[in-house]
Amino acid sequence: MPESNPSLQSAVNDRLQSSPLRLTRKRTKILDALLTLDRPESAVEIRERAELPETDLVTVYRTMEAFESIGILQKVPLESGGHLFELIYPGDHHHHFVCRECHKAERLELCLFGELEKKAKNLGFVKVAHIMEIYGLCPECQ
Amino acid sequence: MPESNPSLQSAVNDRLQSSPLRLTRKRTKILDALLTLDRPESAVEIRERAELPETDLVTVYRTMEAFESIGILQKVPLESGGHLFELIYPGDHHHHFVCRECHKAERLELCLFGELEKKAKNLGFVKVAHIMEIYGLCPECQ
DNA sequence: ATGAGTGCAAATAGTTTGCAAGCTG
DNA sequence: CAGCTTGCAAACTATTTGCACTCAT
Repeated sequence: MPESNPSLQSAVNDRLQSSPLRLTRKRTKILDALLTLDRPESAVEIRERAELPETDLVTVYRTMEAFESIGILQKVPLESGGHLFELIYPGDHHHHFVCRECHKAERLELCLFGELEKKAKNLGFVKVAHIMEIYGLCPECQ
Repeated sequence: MPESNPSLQSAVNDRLQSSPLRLTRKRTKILDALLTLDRPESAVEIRERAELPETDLVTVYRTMEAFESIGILQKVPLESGGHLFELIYPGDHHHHFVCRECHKAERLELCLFGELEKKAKNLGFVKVAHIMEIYGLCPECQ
């Protein structure tokens, strides 16, 4: 069980404080679970980590949406069409090498957003977003 | 209606010939439709283009899968979780700026596969694949 | 108390699977 | 004529929506 990162925790808490979001008991538990993750995880896994087996998944999804809306969480797309979720420093974002089996993820310290966004704007695109993920089988899952 | 690209057509045909896939009437129509596309499109749109409104979507999906298996077609993931499809030169692949409204897509002449694959393999990952797409609203859809 | 958060049920979108029947090389 | 291809129906996964109820601030 990984340690939670104190500075991520405080950054995220600060952002939550200054947001209109309400910190309910369930959200607190979900947040705690997210803080202990060392990799992006699915809504189902996050609910388990939060020890909220009775809680409807819709609540987890809505919490993910809420956290994402204030920039403290990002979605990681999977090949299958599903998603994983992870906390981020407010406004930050990054990409991964993700094991398609166990979801082990290594962070990719490389993002072309600046470059891509510029190119996109040259083409007249607005509201630009992007995804980039690398999938494979990690050593343990081979 | 865009012209089909003759050299893409012949490259794709060659690959089909040397494959175990059967070229049925439906597949031929689907292939023709794909050749006229100037952007990736959805399974539903492709069925329409192929003038096969009666054909079950499952057939379109299976054809996409078959074409992808011989490296002449690639899937483009959407933010929504759905996919678009497009023909590619055998074994090739590329990324896009995709309008999330109308699916207009500009090709992105930039792929980090070499670099990313090397990094992934250094991490012990195998069977590496990756996605990279840029989404936005194109000038017409704003 | 007021509006945000939650649960339940149901719907949705996109895609996949199983199996019997039809066609192609 | 073997086996790939197709259709139909059904299942499926991940996620979303509507609405009434509950709770946090």
